[in-house]
Amino acid sequence: MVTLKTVPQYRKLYEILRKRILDGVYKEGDLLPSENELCQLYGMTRPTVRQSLSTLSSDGYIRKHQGKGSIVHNLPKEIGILSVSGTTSAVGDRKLKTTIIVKPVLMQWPEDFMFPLTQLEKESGCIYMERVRFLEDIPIFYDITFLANLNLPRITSRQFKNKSLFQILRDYYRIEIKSGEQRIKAIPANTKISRFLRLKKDQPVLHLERKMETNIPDLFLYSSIFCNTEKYSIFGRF
Amino acid sequence: MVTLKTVPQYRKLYEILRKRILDGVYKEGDLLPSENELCQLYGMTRPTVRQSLSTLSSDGYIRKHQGKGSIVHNLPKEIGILSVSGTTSAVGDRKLKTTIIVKPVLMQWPEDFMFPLTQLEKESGCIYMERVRFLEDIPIFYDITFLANLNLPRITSRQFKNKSLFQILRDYYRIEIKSGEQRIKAIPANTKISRFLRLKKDQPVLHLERKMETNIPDLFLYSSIFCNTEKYSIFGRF
DNA sequence: AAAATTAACATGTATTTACAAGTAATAATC
DNA sequence: GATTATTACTTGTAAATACATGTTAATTTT
Repeated sequence: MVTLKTVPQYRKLYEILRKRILDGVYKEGDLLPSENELCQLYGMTRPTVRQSLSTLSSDGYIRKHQGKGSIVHNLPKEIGILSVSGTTSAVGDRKLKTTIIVKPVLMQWPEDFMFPLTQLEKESGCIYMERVRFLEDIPIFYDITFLANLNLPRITSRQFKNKSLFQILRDYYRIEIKSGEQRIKAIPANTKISRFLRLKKDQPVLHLERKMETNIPDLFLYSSIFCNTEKYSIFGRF
Repeated sequence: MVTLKTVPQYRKLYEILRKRILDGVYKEGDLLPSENELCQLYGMTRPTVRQSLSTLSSDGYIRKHQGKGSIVHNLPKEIGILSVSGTTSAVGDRKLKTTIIVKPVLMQWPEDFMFPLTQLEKESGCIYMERVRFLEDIPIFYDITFLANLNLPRITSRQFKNKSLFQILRDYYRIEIKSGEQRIKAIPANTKISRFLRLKKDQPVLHLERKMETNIPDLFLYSSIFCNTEKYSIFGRF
């Protein structure tokens, strides 16, 4: 059952180059080895190398200039808390500490859910949890997460404290987030939100409603996130 | 000097399919013709067709499923006001009416500008303008735009009323927005913002600080956008 | 010495070919 | 009739090749 999928070559090169950029081996402004050099170095052909570079480019790590080369851009690192950065890495849990407010529980989907649900999702119920995430001891995110209860044994008894939700889904259930969509609003903090994010009531907070698609058909991860953007802001690319 | 660049084939197919999706020829949930069928239909090879589909996919118009096909997703349409949708279409100016608050003027860059500036940009000064954009007679966006004054003759005397800024840049100066980055925050409306967006003071508004890259080296378009998200929200994909 | 040309090298676009792997409908078997 | 195997079709990955086009630096010419 464990499929042990082989990682494609272009993905490997993507990961290698991405790591080098994040580690500072290639610094901002540096020119990456040319496509032909990468071909030689890693024993691939140009189309394969180009696929890696194309993904790095759309994820914002490099810029390509015809006739010149690929230049390291390296923006997502510090603020990529919510940028999800394409299909690759999950939400950055670098220095992010997590506190569980409501441990995962099985329940019915709320009425008037923020996204339309399929019949299958409605029937299977949902797993619900609430967390607050801190960056340098400041509460930044108040997350409410919904997940259809589709073949996820024992998920309500897992330890979510250290490992991130994304990590648990990946490690125990082989679920990967592939892409997603979100709506963004500015709203005044209500009593509950202000308590968790340590803000005054009616202080503006960012509200994100997200739907994430996984590699499992019909399995979506929904979350409603309230962000304290007083000190940090959300970063994105387009 | 006018280069009259040939549009690549994969771009043509992208535009054709995108239009069909937006026009409802291919409806949500429909299966697109298979890659091989598209090859035959448009006289291209599979890699070329795949390049079109890959862009459509990352722009959120379709979903690809191995063994199955490409399924129309079609989300960006109604809310794509700020989603810019890849490198293709600019900010949707469909039903969006624009009012000029400050006509384009030449001035010095503000101190403590929201993004770091190059020496070249600083020296050349900036073109500044303010606009308010309405959706169904509700003010939604209060835009402050900055643009380096690099070889843009007579831009301060152009009519920005009907044509969008993006359109003018494209039509008269052949400048295309290629990509960008943004920071998002929730802030309380100050007096000025509340007046333009017809909100109460201290009402939460979305604040976006954007830097957009163009096809002209060293030419960036900056904007600070305040959004009224009481009725509409900002939509995005990742 | 300055300007124009050229050559080398970078990425961009496109074709052709091949096989791997997932999906779904059909055919064969029990 | 229900299950299993086959088959045909889908997208995914990858190679080898060719030419177009933008960039830069060296070379040649003026």
